[in-house]
Amino acid sequence: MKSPKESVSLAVIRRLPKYYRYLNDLIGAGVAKISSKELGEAMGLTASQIRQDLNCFGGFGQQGYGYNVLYLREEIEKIMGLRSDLACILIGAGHLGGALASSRNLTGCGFRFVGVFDNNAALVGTTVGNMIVRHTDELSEFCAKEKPQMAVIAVPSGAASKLVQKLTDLGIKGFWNFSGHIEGAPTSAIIEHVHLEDAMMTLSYRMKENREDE
Amino acid sequence: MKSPKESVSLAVIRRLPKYYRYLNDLIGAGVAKISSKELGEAMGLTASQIRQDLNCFGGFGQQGYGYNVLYLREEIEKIMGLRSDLACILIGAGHLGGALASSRNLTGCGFRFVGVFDNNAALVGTTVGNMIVRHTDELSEFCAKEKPQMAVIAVPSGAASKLVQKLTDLGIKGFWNFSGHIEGAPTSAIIEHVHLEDAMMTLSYRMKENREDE
DNA sequence: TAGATTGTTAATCGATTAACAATC
DNA sequence: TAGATTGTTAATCGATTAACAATC
Repeated sequence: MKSPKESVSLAVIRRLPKYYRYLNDLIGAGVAKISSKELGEAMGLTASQIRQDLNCFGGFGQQGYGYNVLYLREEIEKIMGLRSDLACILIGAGHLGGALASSRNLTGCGFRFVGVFDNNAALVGTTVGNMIVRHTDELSEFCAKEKPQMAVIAVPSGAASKLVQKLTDLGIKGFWNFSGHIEGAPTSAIIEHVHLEDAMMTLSYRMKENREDE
Repeated sequence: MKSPKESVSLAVIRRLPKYYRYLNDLIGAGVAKISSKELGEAMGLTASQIRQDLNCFGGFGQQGYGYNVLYLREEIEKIMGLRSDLACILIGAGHLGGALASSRNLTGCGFRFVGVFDNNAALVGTTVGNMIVRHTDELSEFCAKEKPQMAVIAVPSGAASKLVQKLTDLGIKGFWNFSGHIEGAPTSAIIEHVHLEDAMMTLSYRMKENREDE
């Protein structure tokens, strides 16, 4: 096994979760080994790309045999840090925040929710995903004590930029942001943006294109 | 203005919503014109890329002047079909479905919700985003009458593949899928996948990488 | 007209694919 | 050993960036 590459491109990183999900399916189906060729056919990728991708992190296969599914999944799990169990807080207990806090699919993604906050007094005290909603005024105290490392931002878009600044000051390093553009984010902040509207606009485009093709 | 390109790469398409959002911000700020250089600096892209992207669809600028913000937004709106107002149904009235149905940010993305469906009798009859939840048994009848063209899939992952097959048969062409991998999707189906877990795993990786850099 | 900035062609860069020697 | 399939290097392809003539 060779040492991992200096810097791995984002294109490769974003394929790792897909490999991981696929390997989980294979394990569920009782498959013990798979070749890059088979995996490629199943996932719609070339065998070559799969081997290139994996070899960014090390040699996980065996010549003449292929890849051990269980072992490969475990390695990808380690690479992505899915066992980290980082403490994460959720800001915004609205519909979307509630959906994220209640989602079972997010367990095993490297974090666990330790608190929910909202600045709407009407929501404070209600239950969201097994947690009692706290007022955002309690954030400083809570972070000093619990030291969460990640935050999910699910607030109306106007409030997001200031919030990320504040949370960075409170020691939070990673953000999963559903609230649009973040203005003047600290360079140390690691932000994963999800723009739901963008996906829908893209779909709108593709449907329009499709109509015109006919 | 030249005629649009034969086929535009997905990389370009996925930047269109970002341009659109940025132009909206500019309009909000009362900006009337902008050069590719200024826009690039603000968005973190090169001026060259912006000009290349826009010229896939036509020449919207003016030499020596730049781009008229209002006009450019309008053109991008047309390109993406954001005024289409396609009838869309939502399948799955759980937390996530509810959040999507209630979201105000999705108006102006080229569609409007016309119905919500769930196979859980306990949810049928409840209100989600101003709509009364119907039972999935009513889908055939509803689609025959209302002829929706799009569906949002927000059901537990096991149920998604069959559902897409069924909805395609009922005339639905575009899918916004939150329910993981779709097995054996009809080739005619246009599917926009959103894997929330993937984003979180990517964040997990980036945070791990960051810790190791120190 | 002179200056600015586009539209577009050419050059560069990075990512994907192909090829093949290494080896289980 | 022979067959299979990896790890890795080389070739190709596509996307981004640079350059510049066209033109407002």
